[in-house]
Amino acid sequence: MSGTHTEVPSLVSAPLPHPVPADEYGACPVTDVLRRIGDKWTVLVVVLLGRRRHRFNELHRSVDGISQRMLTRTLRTLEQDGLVEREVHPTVPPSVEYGLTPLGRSLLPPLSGLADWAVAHHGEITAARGRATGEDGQMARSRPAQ
Amino acid sequence: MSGTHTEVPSLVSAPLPHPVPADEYGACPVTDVLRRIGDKWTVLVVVLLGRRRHRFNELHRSVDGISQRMLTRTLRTLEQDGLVEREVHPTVPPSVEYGLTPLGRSLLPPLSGLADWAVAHHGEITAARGRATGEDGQMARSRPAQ
DNA sequence: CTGCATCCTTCTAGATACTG
DNA sequence: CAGTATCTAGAAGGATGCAG
Repeated sequence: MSGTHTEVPSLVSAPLPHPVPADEYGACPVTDVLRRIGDKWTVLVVVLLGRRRHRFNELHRSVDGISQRMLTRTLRTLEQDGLVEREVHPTVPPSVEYGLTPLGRSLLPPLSGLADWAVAHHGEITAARGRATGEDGQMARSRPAQ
Repeated sequence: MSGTHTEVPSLVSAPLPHPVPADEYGACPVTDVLRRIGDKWTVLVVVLLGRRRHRFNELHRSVDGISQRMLTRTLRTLEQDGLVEREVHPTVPPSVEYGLTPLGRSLLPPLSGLADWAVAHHGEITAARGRATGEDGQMARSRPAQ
């Protein structure tokens, strides 16, 4: 949608209104959303559901490493936020399908933009991290790690 | 630590390679980055530094609500990740300026995209949240919260 | 199959006090 | 001014067992 980013639309270039009034969790939309998708599994689940609808155990197998508890919690939160919809099939062995709502789907593009950046620059971050954490004479600057 | 994994460009549209191999924190670049900026203050600090360079206490006052400890930790992490640079002026009352590195500045556009989405759709999220948390007859569906 | 309840461990963030 | 050190409360995450 944007070719060259000569002008950044919101929060970065012009948004910040005041000296940031004591930011409560729900107060700042950006912080609120970032903290949601900043957890361990949300993005992964959203991305999977963005490709197609999934059953519960299907997600459980696809992510592999997530516990039932966390998968349930993640889906509950996403459902409560209106990003994911739940469809129950009253079959004999219960079957539940999850999918993204239109709102959830609308998150995909901007999320993709950030994911793109992460993939593109993760090497630089890792390099910088190793430079700071490992050896390097800069440790003498009094930065004994934390 | 070069990516022997077939690193894909855009996680959302075509990326997901395998059934997601047990995702360790540092393993997935996207998860790694998201967890960094998903904390309480990082985005706020990055955005402020994106507008201009700031001194420590200047940031402390601008954010207002952040403790010295958390501001220091946030800046340390950002510095270690190569997103923020620290400049010390050896004056009599010590003065330290913080600013974004080129890498940090490159994060602004994609971050802005997500911030844009958050601002635009926060109302819907809040509405859905209230619908699920509050009253609503749907509670009869056996969703007594947790 | 789906998912809730309980217990437990680790990580995050805040308050407070102290230093160069 | 610009931090560091300590301590603690709470949230996030995981393991396991039981139920519709």
